[in-house]
Amino acid sequence: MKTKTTIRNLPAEQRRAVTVEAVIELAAEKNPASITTAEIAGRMQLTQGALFRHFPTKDALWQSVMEWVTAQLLGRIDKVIATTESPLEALELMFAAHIDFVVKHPGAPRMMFAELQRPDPTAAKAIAQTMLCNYSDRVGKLLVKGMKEGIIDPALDVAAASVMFIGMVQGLVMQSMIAGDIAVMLGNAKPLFALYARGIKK
Amino acid sequence: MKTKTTIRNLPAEQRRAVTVEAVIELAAEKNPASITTAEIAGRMQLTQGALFRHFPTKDALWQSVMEWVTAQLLGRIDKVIATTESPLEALELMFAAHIDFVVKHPGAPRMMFAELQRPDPTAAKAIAQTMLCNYSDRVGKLLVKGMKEGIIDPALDVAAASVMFIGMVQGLVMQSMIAGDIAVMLGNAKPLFALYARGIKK
DNA sequence: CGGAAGATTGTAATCAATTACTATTTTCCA
DNA sequence: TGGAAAATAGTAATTGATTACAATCTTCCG
Repeated sequence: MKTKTTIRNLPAEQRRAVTVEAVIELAAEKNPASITTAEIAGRMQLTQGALFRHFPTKDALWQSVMEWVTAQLLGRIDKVIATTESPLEALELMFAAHIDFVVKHPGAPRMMFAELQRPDPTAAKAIAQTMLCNYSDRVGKLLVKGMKEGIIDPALDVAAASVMFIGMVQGLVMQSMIAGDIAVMLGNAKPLFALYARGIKK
Repeated sequence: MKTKTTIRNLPAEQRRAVTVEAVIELAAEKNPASITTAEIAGRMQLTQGALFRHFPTKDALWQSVMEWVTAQLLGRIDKVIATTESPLEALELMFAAHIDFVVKHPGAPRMMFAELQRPDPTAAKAIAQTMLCNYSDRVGKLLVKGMKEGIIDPALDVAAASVMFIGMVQGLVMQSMIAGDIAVMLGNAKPLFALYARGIKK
């Protein structure tokens, strides 16, 4: 298998993938809503006009970005869920996988948040909403499973616990934005989940 | 005392206040980073140019908005803290006050988040950072007080619990954005805090 | 050489900000 | 106390920069 050394004249599919990655990178540095097509092109050593050869509109590009985030995040957590027996352990590994993903791609949650903020019902926004619903669903299912197994408090409010789970990630993201350092998330993830576990355990 | 009925020719200070409110309103409907000066002016029945009579730059306006949010939010929670003996009860009332504020002004947390995302160290961003540090500090002090009183788990990770507290608000905001309905926060606030309390109590 | 990928150049719309000007209040003293 | 003068508030038009997007060349590679 030969690896491409040149970044010019990439096949279309590969170029699209590189473009999505460039957007995620940029989203880590600034407000996603303010990212311009010129900036994206500049980041990947391309002219602005060339971008529109691979994406008909900017929104189509953003749609691809949201699909990438969805595939990445849900892919990671589904792998964890599939290989873990204990629901509580699965939740912890799922949380760790989520944080790991966010640390590796800080732009991803920002894209998510920015997309949800849009007033008009775009395709990209719908993908973001669906993704979070699916995410919340998986958390809820694990909680219910834990309740049936007698590990988790049977009186637990599953909806609240799901919101809390997502809120933990958001809280860490916010903390890292205040600190201006993404890595702080890694240090705070473990005690944060311990606190969560303490709240939901039987 | 006579009340002004006209919205034209307001005194400068009053006009600035109205402008800040208009921005908060707009931020509830769309991504704060995408709010234009023309939109702000349009919302308050004013021409775009007139805005720059009261604010030298757009960033100066955003600075005023962040100061307003700071004064409102910290003002509310400080009042709660000052009039409540029990630290656990204070945390619950503080959480309720925060949610109440966010429900009344959904644009406020969005402005906060958008400002924190900016790459350049603007004055507005600094205000947002300081505000959140102060907020986190107040949560931390209440937690420590509760630990001393023997109400809260002495082994609690205060930093993690502070992140979780802010994360709860963020989680609710995110949930309301997915649902497209701000009011869902009110229904989920109580069970969410109950879950939090369960995690930090002795 | 033929087609896909990229460069170059261009456009209409929109952005924050400034201009020259008018309308409205407020001030203050004869 | 009335009314000219000064200060303040707002308008309409315009600025140069920037935006997403399009049309037309040019290069590369099998």
